[in-house]
Amino acid sequence: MESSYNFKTIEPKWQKHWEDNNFFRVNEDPGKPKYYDLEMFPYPSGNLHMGHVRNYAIGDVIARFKNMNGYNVLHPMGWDSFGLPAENAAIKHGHHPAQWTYANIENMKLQLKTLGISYDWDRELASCKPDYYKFTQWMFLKLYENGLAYKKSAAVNWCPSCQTVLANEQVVDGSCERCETTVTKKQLAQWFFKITDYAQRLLDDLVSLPGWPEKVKTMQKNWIGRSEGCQFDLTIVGSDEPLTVFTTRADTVFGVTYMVLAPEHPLVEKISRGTSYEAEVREFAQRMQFLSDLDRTSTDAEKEGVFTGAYAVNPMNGENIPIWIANYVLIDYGTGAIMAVPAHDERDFEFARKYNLPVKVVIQSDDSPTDGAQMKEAYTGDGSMVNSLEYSGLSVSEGQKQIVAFMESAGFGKGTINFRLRDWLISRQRYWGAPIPMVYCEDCGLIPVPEEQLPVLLPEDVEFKPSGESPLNYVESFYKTTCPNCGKPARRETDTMDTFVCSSWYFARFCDPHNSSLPFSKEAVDYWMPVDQYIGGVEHAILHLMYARFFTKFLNDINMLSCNEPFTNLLTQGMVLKDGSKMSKSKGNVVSPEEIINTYGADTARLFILFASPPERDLEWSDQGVEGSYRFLNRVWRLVTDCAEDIDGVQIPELFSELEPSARKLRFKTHATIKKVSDDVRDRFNFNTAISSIMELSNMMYAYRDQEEQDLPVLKEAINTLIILLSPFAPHLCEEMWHVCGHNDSICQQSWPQYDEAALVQDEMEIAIQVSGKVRERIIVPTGISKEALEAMALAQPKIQDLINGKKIIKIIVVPGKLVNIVAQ
RNA sequence: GCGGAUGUGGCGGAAUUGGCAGACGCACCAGACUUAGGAUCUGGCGCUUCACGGCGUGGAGGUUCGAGUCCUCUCAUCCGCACCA
Repeated sequence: MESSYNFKTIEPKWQKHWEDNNFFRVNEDPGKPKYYDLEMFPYPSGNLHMGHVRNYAIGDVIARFKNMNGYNVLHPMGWDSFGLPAENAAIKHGHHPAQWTYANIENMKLQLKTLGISYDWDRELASCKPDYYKFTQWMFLKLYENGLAYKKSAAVNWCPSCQTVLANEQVVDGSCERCETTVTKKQLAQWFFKITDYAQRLLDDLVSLPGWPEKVKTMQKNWIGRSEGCQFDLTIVGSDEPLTVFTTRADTVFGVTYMVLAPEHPLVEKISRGTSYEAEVREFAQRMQFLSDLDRTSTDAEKEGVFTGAYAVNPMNGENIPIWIANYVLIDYGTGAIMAVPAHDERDFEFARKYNLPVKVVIQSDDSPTDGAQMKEAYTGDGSMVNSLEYSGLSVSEGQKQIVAFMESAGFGKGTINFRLRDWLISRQRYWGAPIPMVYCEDCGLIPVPEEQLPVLLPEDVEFKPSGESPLNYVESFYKTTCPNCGKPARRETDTMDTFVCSSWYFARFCDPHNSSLPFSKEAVDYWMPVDQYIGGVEHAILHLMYARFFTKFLNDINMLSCNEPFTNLLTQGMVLKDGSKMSKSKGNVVSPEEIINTYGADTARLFILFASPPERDLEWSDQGVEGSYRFLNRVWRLVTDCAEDIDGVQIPELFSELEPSARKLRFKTHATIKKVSDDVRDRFNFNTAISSIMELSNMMYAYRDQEEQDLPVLKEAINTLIILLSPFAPHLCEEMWHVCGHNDSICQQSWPQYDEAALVQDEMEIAIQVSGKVRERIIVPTGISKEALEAMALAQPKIQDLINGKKIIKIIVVPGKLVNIVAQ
């Protein structure tokens, strides 16, 4: 491989040069348009994987491109460094989470630097450092102050083997991700953020995000799950407590044949007490309580329930209806109770058939069944109301309106909107997270830690329990404190925050990362925010992206920043696959970035990953494809080094005079490539096609080099262009070539080239001639040729003559610049 | 079950507005250079046919002078959600 360029010396050389000269350090500059380019900050697991490389390579092309286009580009990097793996490592191997985490950061940072990404390392942050989590705690306090953080008892995921609660995302298929024990439910007092207060805004503002993938917006929309309906009260026979239900089908209220309460519903015990059903009801409710969410709510779990012995009265017609409890009604949606209309709801239908409950048809259309007893499935379509007293004959939507209006005027119901979105459970019984800044005082109750006392430091000298229980519960010096209010001894909250809290505001911190009195200054965030381009995996489509939007709206409400949405444009990159599936240790198909960089260099790794597939699509790793990218870079290297001497000192004129046809062709290609690469990178992020057009340019330059005589200014222009256009993708090699060609300044500081319209003017072009839609001939014509002349030329072609001879020409379509289609019969 | 995406040579992928399908790369084949090549360079490369030609973008229809692109139906794969009343 003697004709290969030496990436092993080139790459570190320029990385050092860029760093020494602070090329990527930025400050607010009102004189330039800003561009905030951000990749999702990684969890410091210890090693970079290909997914990271892809993520950062994409971000870096955008950063370098925008930079060369005159933008003031903020491109920072940091670490999402709190979280379970550090603690698991501590339990298993005895390393302290802090030590483990910082060592990982150190290692990953080194790996990242070998990729040559244009980060402003001055703004590096780590969410596990006190100077950062101080402000995560500050965020908590502000939310608390504004009534958006509260503590309540909730049934949470509990791993009986690890003796701890788990976040929803740590429950994989109903089991603990760590020990694979089936997760159960446990009632615990937990901290929540009231994200539901923002449900409507989170939904509404999705339409103001045209730069987001439709898929992500749809997922968020479904997750928020807004549904319009009404809530109304029913009386319970023999009780004075009302039973409140939520329904979206008020029009079917005359079809109610039974009621269902969630097993956890507070009325269950009261209404069944003293009846012959009491024991059975209690037994059922208890059994449901300990079932995991998965067992409780999956669609293939069979519906089951028991009768409570009590009856409710349908307020619309006075009918008595039996009250059941069943697994398919959830306590935390709506009111935890439903009116069941088996004729017009699939779930109710299934349940009614199982327990032989009556099915009463109240909606009918032309082809819908009329007899409840004969129905095979619920009819959920549109139609008009029947068996509904004076409402009979109304349409579904009109019926809903009138019935809700009646309920409101009669005072037992009202129109309501329900969201599927639940409040965000943020407390974790874990050590390696930001401590929740609250204190429990016997006299004063729950008291927030005053702002000036932040941060509440995580104690370092702790002992990790093999059970996984938080060591904070055993650190007296931590939990023993005094009440900030009255000064008496008090107990500190030992729960820490979900790591998603840390990542909900880091993008704002990057704007002002060294601020020690505030999370960030308003001036700094208002200059940089919102993030112009955010890049990351689609796995964060809901959680992180929704939480970050929530925080941004909250920070806007308390006047900390002026934008309403954090991320203007979102690019969700595809996965990196090997042999058709995601790289994983268990499958043994992992390709390590370190190895690739060692063998081929960072430029090759970057180029391959960008060339193999457009960014949003999954990418199939190919070792041979990597070879190909390496080969291409070497081809460019040889071309440039071979030409360097010839073009040394050659002047590129402002205006080119008449050129030889071959020189003219090359110049055309040079400028066509500028246009193509600029469009592909700026408008579409289609780096694969941008790179392929650069390859075409270099191929043509090779051909041009074979000629005996060359127009050196044209060649030099092509070489310069080639290097600059390639530089966002393969920055080290291009920097080297730039200097080999005699330049002393950095390639990063070059202006992006503009194409010359004049060079793109061609005097002739190829036109396809079709006969009845099939291409039969191609001709070269002058560019400005008239439609008529083009048509005549097409008809005059001997081959065309032969084909249309003896046929009737029905019509001729002439598309200037493209083709002529002669329709003949 | 619901929602979304994707389907193009041996492979990764191009075709941006309905206008020459297969750019670019990989693999493969042939040749050149060479002591040698798993380096480099040149050429070939959808299927089929000796050829003229015919066929071809998951499948079946349709609209159109013209469809990978638009419409209807259908199949397959992947992803997300999954009793939300």
